Amino acid sequence: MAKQASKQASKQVHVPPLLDLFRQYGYDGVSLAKIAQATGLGKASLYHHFPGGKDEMVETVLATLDQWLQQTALAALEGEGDAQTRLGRMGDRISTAYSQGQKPCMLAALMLGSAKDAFQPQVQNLLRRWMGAIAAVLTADGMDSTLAQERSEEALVAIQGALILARAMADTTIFERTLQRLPQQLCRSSSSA
Amino acid sequence: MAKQASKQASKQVHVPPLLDLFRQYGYDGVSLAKIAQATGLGKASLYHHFPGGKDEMVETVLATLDQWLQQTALAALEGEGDAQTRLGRMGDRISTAYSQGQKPCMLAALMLGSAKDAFQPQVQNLLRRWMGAIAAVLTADGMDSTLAQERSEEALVAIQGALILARAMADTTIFERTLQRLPQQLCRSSSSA
DNA sequence: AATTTTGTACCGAACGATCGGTTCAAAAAT
DNA sequence: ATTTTTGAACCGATCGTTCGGTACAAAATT
Repeated sequence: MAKQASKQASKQVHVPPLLDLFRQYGYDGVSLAKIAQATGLGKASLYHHFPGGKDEMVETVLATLDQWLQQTALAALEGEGDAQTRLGRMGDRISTAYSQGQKPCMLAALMLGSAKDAFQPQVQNLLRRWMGAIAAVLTADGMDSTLAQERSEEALVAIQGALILARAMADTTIFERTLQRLPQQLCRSSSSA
Repeated sequence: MAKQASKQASKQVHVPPLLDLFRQYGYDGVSLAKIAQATGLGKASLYHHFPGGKDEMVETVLATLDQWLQQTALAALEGEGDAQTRLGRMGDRISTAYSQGQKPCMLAALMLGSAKDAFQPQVQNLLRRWMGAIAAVLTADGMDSTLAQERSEEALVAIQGALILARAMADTTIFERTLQRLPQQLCRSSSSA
């Protein structure tokens, strides 16, 4: 009884170092030797916890990321306040999760290299739910549904782009500025062409 | 005389397949075997053209990208028309270079994995000049210098983010929408908080 | 004009190292 | 005593790289 539970728990224990590796090095850049060193486990122990090898490790991290999205990022969208304040709360959670822009997004990292096809469905699902939740906040604020969807795309574009640029320029203020700008940007009134 | 010239030329011949590989697979994801297959050369022949190995190949591609930025993207900013039309022209060049968002940006790909530290200076220099040119167009249009710099950051954030999201969602319209929105977004009048 | 030299392009084979993955018996924990 | 966990050796494959050598055309020499 407690065995399976401990096995599941022990998997969760090793998720943070795995997340750190995959988001910074991508799928192809992470070797089992690096994983063993980062987790402090031998390779055999890794295959005890993750019989599916590297792929199962990524899947586990993706599942944890899915939980984080639901319980942390999207949870910030529910509560009192108008759309801008809700989106601002989400921005705070995001800034924390990405260490003020110092750490890359694992979803983006996974879409490069040989892992792309394998994990694209999970990544798509995660991003889609994220965008859906943002669009829901905007429509609840009275925005047109189609426009809200487009704005939610804008939101993730800004977040992902800010992560890329902040890392490349080694300037976290780019990320912070983008997040701070985001609520106003999303809630602005549309100016027709 | 013509020997050195031909050697330089032969390097340029192999740049397109190299660019395609590095931008889609990243540094760690590209093996010499893949490069040999893509270029049609043997692995040993690759070391004849690029004695410095994989690193020199990346450096060569980066130099070509630098030329593209200068002669294609930034060249579109010079010419007649106001800031919005100039930025629109640049957007067209960008869309073509990235195959309407189907192909990733090599600069972003290089900032992941073990290659990050090695090529970050070149990437930073390239992005900085790009942002500087955009900011110059905006200031020439009468925008405040500080605001123009911030807007140029917005521009590259949007481009990079759109590339990431379009690839992850397998939806090139995200990229096209972002590019189309960009000129107005950059030239908008600032609304104070 | 014929021959030799030079330099470039190219490749097969192999190097040591590391890759992801497996096996298994000892050790640790229950 | 039984189960869980692990270290270490090992697998075939692939990694980036290098070496020895061939083919060929232009340049230099005779």
